[in-house]
Amino acid sequence: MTRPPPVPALQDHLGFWLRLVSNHVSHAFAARLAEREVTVAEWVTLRTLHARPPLSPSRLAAEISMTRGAITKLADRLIAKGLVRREADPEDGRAQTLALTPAGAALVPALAALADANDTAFFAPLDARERATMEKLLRRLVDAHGLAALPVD
Amino acid sequence: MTRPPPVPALQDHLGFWLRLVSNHVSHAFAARLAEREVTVAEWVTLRTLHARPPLSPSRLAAEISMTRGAITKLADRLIAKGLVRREADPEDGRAQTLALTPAGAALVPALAALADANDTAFFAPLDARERATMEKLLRRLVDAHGLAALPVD
DNA sequence: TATTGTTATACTCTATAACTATA
DNA sequence: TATAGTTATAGAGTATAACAATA
Repeated sequence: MTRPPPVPALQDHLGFWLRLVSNHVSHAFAARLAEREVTVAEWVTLRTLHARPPLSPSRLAAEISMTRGAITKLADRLIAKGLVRREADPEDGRAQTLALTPAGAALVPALAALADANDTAFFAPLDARERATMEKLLRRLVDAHGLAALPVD
Repeated sequence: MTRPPPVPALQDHLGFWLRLVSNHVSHAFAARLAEREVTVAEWVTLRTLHARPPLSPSRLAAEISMTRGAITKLADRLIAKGLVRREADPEDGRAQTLALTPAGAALVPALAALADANDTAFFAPLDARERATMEKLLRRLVDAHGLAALPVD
């Protein structure tokens, strides 16, 4: 007598737990950002533009792994909020540059504090060594799969 | 002389790495599911309905952490694909029940195999002990924050 | 009155492609 | 002809609220 192989449950996959936890961290962070009327994607954009020379939409799109079309819409929203400005590139008539306004630059440290608070609160159930282990394992996966390493440059 | 405190980078938060990796696993899985014309949310729904008595939309919504409105739309799509059927509950004139059709039930093991393959491939850079560590840490966060523990019942 | 489910609206994010203007 | 950026369209997911039918 053989039994049919059982169908694995959702919980049998590490990806399931990763997604469950990740969605919750991001959602909790989104809720904090919402009080400042900023989305997570907007925060990533603002932080990426912070303390750097003006960036072209194309380069920004590549750095934060979004399409150019998405960047245009996102930039439109941030410009409407007075946090970002868009200017023509004097050297290339096709090109534009994006940069933070003074209001945008002033907002970034406050949003960063929210990110700190969210991260600290969420990962508090893990001790420092466990958090380091998790980061090490996640970074290994990032390296192994060549995931968007994000700027730094 | 004091310097202003540096603004933490995106990469300084564990939540950033979690989100980067989670998005990639889910995206890779979504690409596999797309060949069967199924989304991740649809897979979760199908797996949750598999080998169980018919479920009300409300209960399904609670189990997979979606709103009732979202379940209605999702069920409409699955019904249009012939994978799910919706029937009136004979005991409560307001209630409906959702269940897999034979085609839906037949599809689940194939999709589960895709989930297995995706998980195995993505987490291959970690050895068994490391994968167990990651799951342990993620489950700790799930327990500590009381995240939707999903069905099992 | 409360609950079940559906419907409607709106917004974010994603993806693709058409389009313009420059190069 | 290729590139930069914008615009348009569409789909998925989310959230909220209004609504009809039933309890």
